Amino acid sequence: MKGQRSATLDDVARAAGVSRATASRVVTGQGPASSRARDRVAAAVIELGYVPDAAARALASRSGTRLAIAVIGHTAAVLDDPYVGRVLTTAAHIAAEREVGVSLHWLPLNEPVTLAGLAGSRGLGGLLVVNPTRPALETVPRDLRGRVAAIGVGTRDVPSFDVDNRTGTEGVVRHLVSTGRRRIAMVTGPSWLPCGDRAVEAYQRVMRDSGGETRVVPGDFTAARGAAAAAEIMTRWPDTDAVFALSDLTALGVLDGLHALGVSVPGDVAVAGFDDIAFASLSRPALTTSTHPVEEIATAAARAVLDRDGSAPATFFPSTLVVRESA
Amino acid sequence: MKGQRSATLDDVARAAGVSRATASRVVTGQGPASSRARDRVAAAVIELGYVPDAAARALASRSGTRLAIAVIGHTAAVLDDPYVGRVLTTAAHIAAEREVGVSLHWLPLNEPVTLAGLAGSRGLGGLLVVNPTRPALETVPRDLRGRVAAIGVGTRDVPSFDVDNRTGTEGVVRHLVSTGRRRIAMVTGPSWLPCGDRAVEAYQRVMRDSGGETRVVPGDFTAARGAAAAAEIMTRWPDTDAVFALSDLTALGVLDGLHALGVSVPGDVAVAGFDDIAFASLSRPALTTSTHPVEEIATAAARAVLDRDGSAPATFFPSTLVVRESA
DNA sequence: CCCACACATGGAAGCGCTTCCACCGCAATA
DNA sequence: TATTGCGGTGGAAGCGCTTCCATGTGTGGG
Repeated sequence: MKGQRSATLDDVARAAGVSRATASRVVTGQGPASSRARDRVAAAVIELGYVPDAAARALASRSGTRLAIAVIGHTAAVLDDPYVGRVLTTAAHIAAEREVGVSLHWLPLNEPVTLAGLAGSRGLGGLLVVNPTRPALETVPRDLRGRVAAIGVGTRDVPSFDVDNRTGTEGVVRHLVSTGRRRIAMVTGPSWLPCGDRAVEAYQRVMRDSGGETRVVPGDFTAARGAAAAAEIMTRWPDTDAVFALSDLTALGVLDGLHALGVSVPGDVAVAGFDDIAFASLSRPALTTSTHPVEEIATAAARAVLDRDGSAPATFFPSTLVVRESA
Repeated sequence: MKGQRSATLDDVARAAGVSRATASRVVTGQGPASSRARDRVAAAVIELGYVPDAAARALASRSGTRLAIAVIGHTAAVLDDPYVGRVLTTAAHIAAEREVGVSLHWLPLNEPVTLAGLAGSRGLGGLLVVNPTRPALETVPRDLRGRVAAIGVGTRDVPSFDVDNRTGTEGVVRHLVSTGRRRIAMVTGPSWLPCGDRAVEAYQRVMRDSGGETRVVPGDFTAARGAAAAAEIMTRWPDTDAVFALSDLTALGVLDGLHALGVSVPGDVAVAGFDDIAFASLSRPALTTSTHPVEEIATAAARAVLDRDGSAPATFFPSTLVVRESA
C-alpha cells in the first residue's frame, strides 16, 4: 500500500481518460456527459476510492456544505438541553443524508447575532437558529437570507418552524380542568422567548372560560427552576391543585420540589409538562404532558434551508396530549 | 450598506497597506511581523469585519478545521443517547474555543469504518470515535493517524479516553454489599463494546470476595432494555435483592420495570446505575449511581486530537459513587 | 567601515475543486 | 449544400487562503 496521498479529481480524470471538467460534471451530476464518460469516471472513482474534498468544493462552488445550528441563550448551558439535543441529532440525520456536515454553536442572548462569524459563513449551506429573538433575527446578514430558518419564532424574512404551543397548552390545561382542577398555576418559559406568549395566552383563556384564576410564575426551561417554582407557587398560593410547566424538564423539577415539600402528586397537586421528552414516561409518577414533535420540526427546518425553500413564513406542528400518572 | 460581498484577506491587506502574505501572517499569528504591520492589519480586520473563510483555510493549509465525532452503533438511534449528547456539547465548547466546527456522524457497527468518507477527510482537524470496536479502529486511514482519539476503548495507534469502569463498578457494588445486599444482578452494556468487560470483571471480583453469586444479563444502554432486563432478572432469580446497571438510562428502565412488577425500591430490591446523568437525581426514588466525567473525557480527547498530541495510549478518569435513594 | 545574520516583507505558486467559455462534431432544418 | 442548434468536451480562470522563497532592511561583531 503506497497511496499516501488520497486521490484527487485530477487522478480520477487521468484514470478515466477525460478532462477534469468532465470528471467534475460526472461526479457532481451537474451538466451534460456522455454515458461513456459517465461509466469510465464512475469506474475510476470506485477504483481509486475517490472522496471529494468538502473544503475545496465549498471554496470553488461558493456554496457551503455545512448545516450550522445556532442556539441562543444566556449561557452555553443551553446546549445541554434535551430539546437542543433532539434538534441536533435530527439535523445530523438530514445532513448525513445530504452528505453535509453539521456544526453546533452557542450565541449569547442580546448580543447582535454575528451569524456571519459562524466559523466562516461562506462554507455555510444553511443555518438553523434555535429559540431566536426577533432582534437577533434582524441581524442575519443579507447573503445568508434564504438559507436561514428559525426553530421557534421567526420574522418576515426568516421562516420559522415551531410546535403549536397554543393548542398544545389548551389541550393540557383543559385536561387538568376536566379532572376537576381549578386552581392551576403555570410555569412559563424564559421571558425573552416570544414563543411562550401564545402558550400563556391559551392558558389564560382556558382558565377564564372555566372560571379559574390565573397564577403565572416565570421559568427558564430548567429542572432547577422547576423545583424553585414549585416552592414559590405553594407559598404564594397554598391551595393550588395543579401545576402546568411549559417544559418537561421544568415539570420534572416541579415534581421534585413538590416531593421535597411533602406534597403528593397527583393526590394534592396534579403536574403536567410539555415536550414529552424520553424521561417523562420514566418519572414517578409518570409525567402527563403534550408532545413536541421536535424531529418533524427540525427535519422540516433543515430541509427548508438546505433546499433554499424560503416559502412558508411560519409553520406550526400539532401537539397532542399524553396522559400519564401525574395528572 | 453596499458590502454585499464579505471582506477577504486581500481587502484587509489592501486596507492595511501590506501584502496578502503579511496580512495572513498577522491574522494567523504565524511567522514574523513588525508591530506596525500587526497594528494596521488588526485595525483593518476590525474595520472590515473580516472573517477568515474556513474552507479556503483548510484547503490552503491542508489541515482541517473541523472536529468530527463519529458514534458507532447498530442504529442511528445511538445519536440520541444522553451520553453522546454530552460528548457532543462538550466538544462543541472546545471547538468553539479553537474556532473550529463540529460534525456528528453515525457509523454502522461491523462495517469497515470508512472514516475517510467522513465528508471529505482532508477538511478534518480531528476525529473522535465514540464507543469504537477494535476492528473498527484498525481501519482508520493512515493519513488520519495522530488526529484520532477514541472515547471508550482504543488501540496501540489510537489513544483512548474513558471512565475508569473498574473502580467505578467496584465502588457501586461494594456499596450495595455494604448495605447488606448479596444477591446482586448486573445489567451490562452491549456485548460488542469491550469497555464493559472490565466492569463485569470488577463486579465478579467483588461478588466473589463478598461471597455472593454473580447474575449477569446483557444490556444495551437503553431504558427499554432495562425494563425488560428487570423482568428477566426477577423471573430467573426471584430472590434478587439488588440490580446494578452499567448505564443510568438502563437503571431508570429497571426502576420502571420493577415498578410494573410491583417490586418496591429500595425496599425489596436496590437499584444502582452508572453515569450520573441529569435525570438520575430526578427519578423517584432518586438513583444511586457513579459519576461519568464525560465533560472531562471529551475535553481531553478533543484537545488531544486538536493538538496532535498522540501521547498517552489510554487515559482513565475516576468515577465516584453518588448515593441517593435507590440503594 | 564591511560583512554576516537575523528579521520583515512581497511575489508567486499552489491546495482541489467548479464553472465559464469556446469549440467541435453531428443531426436536423432550410 | 449551407445553416442552425445542441449535447459533449477540454482549457483556463479563479474561489480565499497558506507558505515557500527570494529579496530588501536594520543590527551586531570583526
